Amino acid sequence: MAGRREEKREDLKARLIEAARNRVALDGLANLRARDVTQEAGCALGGLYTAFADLDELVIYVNSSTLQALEQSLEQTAGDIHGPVEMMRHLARGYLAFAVANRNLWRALFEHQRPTTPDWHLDEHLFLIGMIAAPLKDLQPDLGDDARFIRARTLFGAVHGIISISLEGRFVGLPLDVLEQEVDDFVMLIAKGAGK
Amino acid sequence: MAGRREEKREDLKARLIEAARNRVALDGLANLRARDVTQEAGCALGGLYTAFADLDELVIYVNSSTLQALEQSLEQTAGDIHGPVEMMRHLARGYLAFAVANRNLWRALFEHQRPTTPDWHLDEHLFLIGMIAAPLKDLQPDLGDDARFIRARTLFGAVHGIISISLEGRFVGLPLDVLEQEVDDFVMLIAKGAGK
DNA sequence: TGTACATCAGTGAACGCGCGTTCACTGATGTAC
DNA sequence: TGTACATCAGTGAACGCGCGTTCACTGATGTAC
Repeated sequence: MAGRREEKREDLKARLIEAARNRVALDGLANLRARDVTQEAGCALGGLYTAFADLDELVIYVNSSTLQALEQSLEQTAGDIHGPVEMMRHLARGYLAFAVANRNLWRALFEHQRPTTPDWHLDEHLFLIGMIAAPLKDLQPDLGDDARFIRARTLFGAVHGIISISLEGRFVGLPLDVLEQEVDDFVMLIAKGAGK
Repeated sequence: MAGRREEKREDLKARLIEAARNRVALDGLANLRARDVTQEAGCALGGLYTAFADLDELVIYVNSSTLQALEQSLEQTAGDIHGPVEMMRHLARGYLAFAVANRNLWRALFEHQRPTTPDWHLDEHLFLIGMIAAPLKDLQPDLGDDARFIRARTLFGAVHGIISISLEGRFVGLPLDVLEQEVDDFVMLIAKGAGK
């Protein structure tokens, strides 16, 4: 039974990530405390620093798991979507639904900006852009690969901006169904315009 | 000479706001320290608390001045713009230019979210929406007032999102001229689509 | 205008505390024979 | 399989410090006569 140590180590890491994820989901990233996390994970305060370099590194793993959950959520329901315009709508709706259902975790993705984000985590963001670039290929076949990815990023920024300005409570908050309608109209406008 | 005291008080307030604005512009809101502000304003540490309730209140005044600067900047150059589509482009370009030129102050507008923001400051945000709603009236005359303001807010969110995702360095950063082009294309797409 | 007293804005040393991180210790896991 | 020793993950009390806020004091401004 080689690796009893490693086994425990991985278990501790997993428990810490899970506990941190829980804390962030409930209280928000700004209220995340090392003491709360370790208590919820069932280890001593110092244990956190045997598993991770510091609290920031732990948060990166939380955000990583959030991105994976988002990706899974978007892909899971994409099966019976036909056509690029419908796919665009699906992605925008799915993104909004995910943000609403996991508000604090979603906020943490954008709230946590350290100079030391490792490349592997930066790369994890790219799947979103890729998912948008795919239907864009049908809508604007004349666009080169680079330009299409830039455009996909622009579109993501636009939808994200619409959603976040509402969910962050800037200006007057919109009721959710109005927000959904706005996002929907917006995507249709884009898709129609882009497809022309 | 009634009000020598009040005069000095207003002077101190102004110096504190100016100093805080300076510090935020140079170092960012997250690095704003009461000690730095009072030193730069030329008063004692405690002086801050005779002029403002706390540091948060001071930041609200900094953000207020930033919004005013943005408003002035957008209106100043709006004189010789003709037509709603051109006005939309003008606003989007102006917003991008302002964000680039005053990055830390612009970030502070969105970074500083306290539960205690007073109404007068929340209202200050509305001018932006109003400036967008005006040309929208020409592009979509069938829209009611409420719907038009909601739409204006959606458009602001979209443009803001495109800009912030680049300036915050999420994903790979775009060169400024590419970003400008993306914003421009985007607004034209919207304006064309909306006008139809 | 001048003098005596009252007020209160401004001072800055001290407070307080939240919280991330460390480190001397210990007990479980691994290794040698 | 069992014993003796070595290692190192995990412990948690203690550290340290950054920094917002307070408060007893003082000197400038205001008021009364």
